[in-house]
Amino acid sequence: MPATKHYYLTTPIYYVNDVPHIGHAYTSLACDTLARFMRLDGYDVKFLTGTDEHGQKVEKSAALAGLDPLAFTDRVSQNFRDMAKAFNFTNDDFIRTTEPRHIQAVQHLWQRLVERGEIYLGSYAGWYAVRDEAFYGEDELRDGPAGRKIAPTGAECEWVEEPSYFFRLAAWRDRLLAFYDANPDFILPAGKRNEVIAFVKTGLRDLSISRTTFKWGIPVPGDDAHIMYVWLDALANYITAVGYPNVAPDSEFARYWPADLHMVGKDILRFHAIYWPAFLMAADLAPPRRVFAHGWWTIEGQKMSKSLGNAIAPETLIESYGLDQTRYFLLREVPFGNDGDFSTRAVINRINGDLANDYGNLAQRVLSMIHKNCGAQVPTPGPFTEADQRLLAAAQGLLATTRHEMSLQAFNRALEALWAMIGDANRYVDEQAPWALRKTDPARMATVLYVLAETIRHVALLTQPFMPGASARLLDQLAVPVAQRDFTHLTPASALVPATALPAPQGLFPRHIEEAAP
RNA sequence: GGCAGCGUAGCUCAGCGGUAGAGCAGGGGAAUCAUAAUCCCUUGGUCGGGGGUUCAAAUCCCUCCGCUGCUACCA
Repeated sequence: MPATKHYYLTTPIYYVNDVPHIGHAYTSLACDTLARFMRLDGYDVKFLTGTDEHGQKVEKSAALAGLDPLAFTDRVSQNFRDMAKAFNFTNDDFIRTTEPRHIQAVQHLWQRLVERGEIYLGSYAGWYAVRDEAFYGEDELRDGPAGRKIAPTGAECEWVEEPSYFFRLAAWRDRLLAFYDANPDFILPAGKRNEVIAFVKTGLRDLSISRTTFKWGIPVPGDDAHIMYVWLDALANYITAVGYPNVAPDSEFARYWPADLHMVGKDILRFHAIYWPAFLMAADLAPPRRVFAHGWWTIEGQKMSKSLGNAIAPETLIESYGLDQTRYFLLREVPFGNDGDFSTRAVINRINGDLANDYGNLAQRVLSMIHKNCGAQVPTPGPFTEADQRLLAAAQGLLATTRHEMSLQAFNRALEALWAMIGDANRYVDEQAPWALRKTDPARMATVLYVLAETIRHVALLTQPFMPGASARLLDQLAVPVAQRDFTHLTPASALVPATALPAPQGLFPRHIEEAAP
């Protein structure tokens, strides 16, 4: 059965000069979970991540490391591939902006924009601090001795002018506003959307899109003195990866573009929600369907910062808590889109409360009763009571609920719905008390355990995108064939088959014992 | 300064015109299948302060206080 529904989602390309931390992992994790969900739900998914490898900082870091820039980026981009591997991310491609396919695509896009009159040569002028390598606005400066201008950092500034190509962004104000108006879910969450609209409403300036002050970038076609400035280069990766400029009807581009979702941190929302759709519309290409700006993590209440040195390496989390546990915590603890706090106490509460006690123990108490009292086989149910039918109906309703929440990137609410089901199942166990039925009514006990096993099957199928490892182990314990683990099997037609042999149950999520304080 | 948002139980938050809610934490109890897990009951808030509209306000309006975000080229 060929998939006819396509879903294309992307992480930002990470700046290769950075060391991967929890924030990078979080962005990619959200995408990975969504990608897995959509695949299980029958979509042909393309999930893209990669690295942004151009710019002055990279040029300098490479020089400092005694390497040419490409050799340098070859080395450090590996950090992000390692992160993806450690988290078991299922990205279908990993793009690097230094690849020939990208250089070709961006130059083609540039020429397209030139042909359409969207780019002109002007000059970029401003107060530049050599020490900081940065431009400052007039209002940021204070007067120093002898009429000199001083930056907030204390660096002395000079007036600099350099030739630069500009993109006619100002002209796109009204068309962008009309686009936001026609596509109310283009920017999520809603609060961020309002900020973007307010910004655009105040008016846009044309955007400087080339530089002559450094070399490490993509040359402007027909003018080698210029290289393209960061954002046009970086943003275009999203179309490079689907084969642009090949836009033929049978191309990958035709299949996947426009992207369904660009997942970004809130710091780069403007570039994705304003510049990018403007570039695309200017080139007569469709803008993406959605940009979602998620929040930041603080660490034990503290802002992550280089000076504090409190950034958490993604691998450390996995070593300390386990991969599935880390994935669960990050997506469950905070409403997606909000800022959140990462604290040891909160992680352990989630692991022990939600995973070990609620989910893991539910599976364990049910599977172990089946193992001991039903001959290690899926029990054979008798007639269902009203309570049985209620529980099974709730389980069958989970797909619709989680599908809706996932369509809004509300990962936390999808998980809440699954945990409400787990709570119902635990209550059902206590109400039905199968351990008492064992003596008084074994047939009824078998029915109760069957209903529970079938409910757990539904939950386990739906936790796969969030916790692939543990979910697979649980499905193994229920003897669910690997070929029957996509969401088309969330129906009674694929229910557990009585008398199927089951392996011995094993704990899913061990309780996390806090190490003794030093 | 301007624009936007927030301030509800110890903590994290939901509710957004009809006599205060959830999860976690705290207290008590039941049960014993299970990773001492589960289930039930329960303590706890004059919903930031003040004023107004209304038969009725966390919920609408005004004002004050406090906090946060945005206010362009930083990947």
